[in-house]
Amino acid sequence: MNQRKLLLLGLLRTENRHGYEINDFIEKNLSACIEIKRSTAYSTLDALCASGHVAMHVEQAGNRPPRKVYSLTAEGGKLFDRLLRESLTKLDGTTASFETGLVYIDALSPEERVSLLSKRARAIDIAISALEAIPSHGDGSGVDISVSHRRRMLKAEHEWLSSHIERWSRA
Amino acid sequence: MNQRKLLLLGLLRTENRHGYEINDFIEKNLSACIEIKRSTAYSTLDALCASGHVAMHVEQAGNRPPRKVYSLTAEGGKLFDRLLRESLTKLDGTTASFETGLVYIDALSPEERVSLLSKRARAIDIAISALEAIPSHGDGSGVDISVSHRRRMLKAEHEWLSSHIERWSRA
DNA sequence: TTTTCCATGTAACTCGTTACATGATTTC
DNA sequence: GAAATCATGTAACGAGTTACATGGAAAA
Repeated sequence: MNQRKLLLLGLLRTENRHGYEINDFIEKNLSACIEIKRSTAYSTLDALCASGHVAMHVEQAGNRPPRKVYSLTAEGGKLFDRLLRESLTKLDGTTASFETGLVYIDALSPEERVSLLSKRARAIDIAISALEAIPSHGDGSGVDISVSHRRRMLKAEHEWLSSHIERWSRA
Repeated sequence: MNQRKLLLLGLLRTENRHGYEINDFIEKNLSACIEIKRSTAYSTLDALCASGHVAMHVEQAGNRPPRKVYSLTAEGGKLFDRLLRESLTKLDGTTASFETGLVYIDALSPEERVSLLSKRARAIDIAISALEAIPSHGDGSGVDISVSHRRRMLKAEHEWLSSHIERWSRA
């Protein structure tokens, strides 16, 4: 829920940045593990500003478009700390769509199950390749750690799929 | 997104049911693997009715409150088929909050990392126990399959956590 | 007789996305 | 001169939750 706030506060922890720059940074450096839409970032920054978690001032370099530069306030730092700890400890209770689908998998013939799950397995292969293609962000960087978690989850799902594909192939 | 619709359509596949009954059934039989709020179910049923995917008629038994009984239409059956295949093949591109948190884990001391991830690991233990406690829904039932997937995912995350807890314990 | 069960909803709100809108400037 | 980049937003919508509201009937 507040994961976009966490993301933005985290980026402002080390440097002050303007909105465009933030979106740019996310796109270029974090898009492998995180997603946020440009307009969501802009309006979340507005919200954080309104709630006093970030401060904003306008800067203008030469005759370029004016930039809204955001910086973390003390309150924002506290919020970051809280959201970080929360995100690391809290299991999000959301059910994956896939698991809802599995509940009804008996509506399909074994052949179609195999076909659909194989398709999913291929999609996972692609996602894993994409993760492996991104360059390391340096020794023990959070991005690398996050990516390693994602990869592990994808691999686990792939294994689960393989075992069930095999099972229904023999049916 | 449409996973609640899938859920509801799926329940109406085999029998006609009224709203309360549906909520009751989910709570008693599916709450281990799926969640939907009562009011969400009611309004989603309304929406499905408005879009012609389910039909509704009112029944009254004795002097009990009137029930709105829903049944799947041909259109609804098609939608179910489509959503089912979609849910089984599509990877949802959503980032877990946890992974957003991991990006910033370097903001914490190794000790605190260990402490927070251990807390998460314990929460996962509890979730796994809860899954293991629920009775089987019968040979190869979708619910059991869904639960097995969830369990596998939880175990994978637990392993990942253990390896990182160990790593930071030595730091 | 009080609590639980049956049975339904609505209104307000949050979070986020999509699509749209603007306008200057630098690069090709 | 056209296209990409810089830089910002708004409005409408979708999905879902929370909290609130109702009212009779059965069970304790």
